[in-house]
Amino acid sequence: MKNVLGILAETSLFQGLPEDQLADIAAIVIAKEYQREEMIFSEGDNGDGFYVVVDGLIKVFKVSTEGKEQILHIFSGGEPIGEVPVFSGQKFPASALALKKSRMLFFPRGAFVDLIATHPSLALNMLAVLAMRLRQFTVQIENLSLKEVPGRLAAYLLYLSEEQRNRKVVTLSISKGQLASLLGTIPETLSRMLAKMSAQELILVKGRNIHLLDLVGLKALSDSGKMTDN
Amino acid sequence: MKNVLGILAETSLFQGLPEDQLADIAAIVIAKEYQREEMIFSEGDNGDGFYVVVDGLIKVFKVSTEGKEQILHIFSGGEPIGEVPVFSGQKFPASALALKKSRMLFFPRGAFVDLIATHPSLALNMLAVLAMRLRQFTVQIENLSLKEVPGRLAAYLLYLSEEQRNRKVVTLSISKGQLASLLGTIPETLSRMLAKMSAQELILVKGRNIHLLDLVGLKALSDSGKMTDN
DNA sequence: GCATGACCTTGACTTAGGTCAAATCCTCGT
DNA sequence: ACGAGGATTTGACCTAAGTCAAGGTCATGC
Repeated sequence: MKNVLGILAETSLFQGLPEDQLADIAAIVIAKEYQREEMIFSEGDNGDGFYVVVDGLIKVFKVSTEGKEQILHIFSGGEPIGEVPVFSGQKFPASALALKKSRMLFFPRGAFVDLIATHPSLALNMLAVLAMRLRQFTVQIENLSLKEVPGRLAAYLLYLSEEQRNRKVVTLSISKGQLASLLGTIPETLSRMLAKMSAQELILVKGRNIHLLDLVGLKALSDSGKMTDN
Repeated sequence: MKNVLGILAETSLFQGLPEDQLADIAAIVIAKEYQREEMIFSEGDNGDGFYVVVDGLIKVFKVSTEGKEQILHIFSGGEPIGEVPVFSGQKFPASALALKKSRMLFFPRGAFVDLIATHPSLALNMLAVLAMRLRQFTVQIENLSLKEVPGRLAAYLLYLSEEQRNRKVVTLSISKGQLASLLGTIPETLSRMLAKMSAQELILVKGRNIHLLDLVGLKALSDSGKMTDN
């Protein structure tokens, strides 16, 4: 494992903090490693701290009694996970599992709360993280409730395109089955919608690479939430 | 308007703060009043502060381009609204409107951030508020994605029952049309589901009063998310 | 190089819930 | 008490998307 200080400095949660505060933070950190398909925590578990992803890929999700899964978020390097129980209640509201072999830094609750109480800018950074997540959740609720599957898919592809430096070919970091679960649908439906959007020449699917052929059309679909027949 | 200090002391956001800190906070507050159906802010507006509801009823919601509405939350006395732009970005992720004549306290962003930076326990209280809201949103995402309408309705009725001191008769504080929008459906469908659940003798609907006849059955429906036919 | 299993796609069918339209009910202001 | 207009309910119908069941495809390990 490389220098913990260097990793912290690259994490948005710790942006702008002076060197000595980073050292204080590094002092409480515990490095952990998870294998592919390994559970990190389960909904309902007691949370005695939170994690920051160093590298790898983590999914945070809920499962219904019938076994259907809804992914809340896919996390990769630099993102904090599992902060909610640190500040409210104590149980995790969802489960987390490593989709790839992943390295994480663990921050024990008590020590971290002490740090926040003595480092106001760390408190403000953490408030910014939680506020950003609330913003993302409002978007996800909007997508689930107000958009149909093709609209959600278009929105996700456009999001990927931005994330991957505005390219016209995006690469899925997760399987199509997992993407279905992230979009609140099932693999069969996702497959059909990819086919339908291909037929309309909005996209061209080549395995996990998807060419965005008509950015304007995708934007319209994402905004309206509904597919205009054709 | 009665004593601002007294109101602050009863707000969970300010729980446990010493008298002198409350006085510091009261010093930056601006009282505002909104009429029934008056907009408080709109999605996309710049947020230069947040609000605490003194009394009244506020809905926070999103609207699709086709005009369908999804309510994210109904707020009443003591709850803070519109904190997200204070800590991340600056635009409101949703809109807010008064359902009744409502009194609010407004906290300007700059002054409040200064307070947080100098009052660590206020920072921790605000972190607890945001964490609790994240928890609520994960539940709402779960409900929308993994439960059918009767399951969401059962979950909401049980929530109301707890909130209203575990009584077997709950009273809706909002119209059925608004409840439909909160549950991610439309009035026609809600009406049919209320009828179906009445036929199964789970509930008895008397206007805005709903008798919970079978708490065990409602719990099963809420947990499984699906109606067992009958 | 090929077999095994996971992943993905496709087809036929079903269903939850949305749409549209019409009736009925309720609430308020006069 | 009365009437207007919004809220709620009901019916007939439609459609997005889920279920179930086969196939097909691809990558990995032997």
